[in-house]
Amino acid sequence: MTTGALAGQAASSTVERLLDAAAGAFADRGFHATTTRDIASRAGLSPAGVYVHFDSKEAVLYALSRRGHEAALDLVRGSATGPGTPTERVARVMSGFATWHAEHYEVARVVQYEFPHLQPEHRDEVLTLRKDIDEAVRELLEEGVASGEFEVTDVRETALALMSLCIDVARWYSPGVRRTPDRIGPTYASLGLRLLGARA
Amino acid sequence: MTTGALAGQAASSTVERLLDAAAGAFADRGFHATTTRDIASRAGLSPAGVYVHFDSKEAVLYALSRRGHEAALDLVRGSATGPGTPTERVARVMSGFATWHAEHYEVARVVQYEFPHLQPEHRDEVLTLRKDIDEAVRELLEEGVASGEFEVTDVRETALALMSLCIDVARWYSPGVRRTPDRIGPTYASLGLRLLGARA
DNA sequence: GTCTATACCTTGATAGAC
DNA sequence: GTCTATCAAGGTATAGAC
Repeated sequence: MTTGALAGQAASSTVERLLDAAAGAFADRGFHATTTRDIASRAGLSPAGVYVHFDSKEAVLYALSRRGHEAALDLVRGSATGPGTPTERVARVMSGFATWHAEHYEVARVVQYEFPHLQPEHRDEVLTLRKDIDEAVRELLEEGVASGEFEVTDVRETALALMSLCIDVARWYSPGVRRTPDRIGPTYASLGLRLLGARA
Repeated sequence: MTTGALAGQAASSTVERLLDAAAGAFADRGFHATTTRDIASRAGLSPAGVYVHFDSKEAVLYALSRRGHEAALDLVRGSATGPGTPTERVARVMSGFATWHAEHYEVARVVQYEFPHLQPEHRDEVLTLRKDIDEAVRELLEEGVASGEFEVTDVRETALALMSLCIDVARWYSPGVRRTPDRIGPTYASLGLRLLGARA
């Protein structure tokens, strides 16, 4: 299911199993507390088996983080530039992005919290994806301000606030918590519209 | 200055220096990536020097996390139950809490992100402080709803959203970033009032 | 492509002198 | 209370057989 979160590849090649295993382990205990033995055993391999497919533990993190960011960018961009009024699109962005952080909370945690542990060059690569996400949101807000649907004093601050709401879902969500992914969508769409001074 | 963030003790006893050192190291690289040697050398001690004052690396994390949570609780409770209308008090809570996450972003990161790495008993202890913070905010929102100042459909969800906005500051803030702590306060007060449908 | 075995290093923590 | 020296455990990564 993590696989689905990332791209929708043919499931359970060994690489896919390793990435799923790493997502679970990194989300559970963090990058540095996770051992290559953890990853290997979760994927049903011996400790050495990891190194056939990845050069290092950090290479696993990079692959996972990159895919996660790409999935997030696709999701946000798709909703932000799709059909409908800016109001409708913001609602879709907030609903989809918040829900994604819950449904795929393992990958989402890796994306949000393990980012600082990437090697500098890998961090730079991923950073451009992050900037693309922010930009997609800012552009959508500009549209809504131009059309008169949104009442926003500072687009940059407001875009960050919208993202903060969704991103923080990855911190508090886990299966078994009171809130469910399908209720999170409408809630966060509504919160977003409030921040924009828009009528639902 | 981290010291000031925590309680306002007489500065630079060895324990204080160790906690400051640990805050910097944990915030920079995370609990597990930080070595006891890192902490010791930042505090100007030999590797063994740490163990005169703390039983283990986790004990350092616990002391730091506990103090940080206590400072956060004092801040929120003080603003939430102080003088003024619910609207004024929410503005003060948001301004103060968001600013705290920037000004003391090292301790704040430890509070928000290293919490899962506490031992179970220590996690439970700290969890009660977290619940107290949430409850203080929820009670304030109930007051504002009762007085007719806030227009909120779900107090629980809205309280979480307010906290999410402030907490996420610790993720993106660092010195040198565009936004400054003194501008963050008014911005987040205003965002909070919007979420509550209140007039500034 | 996977395994077993292992090299090499860093880590958390302790012992014992001062 | 701080140091130097050190240990035991566990970490990443590799070698070489199958």
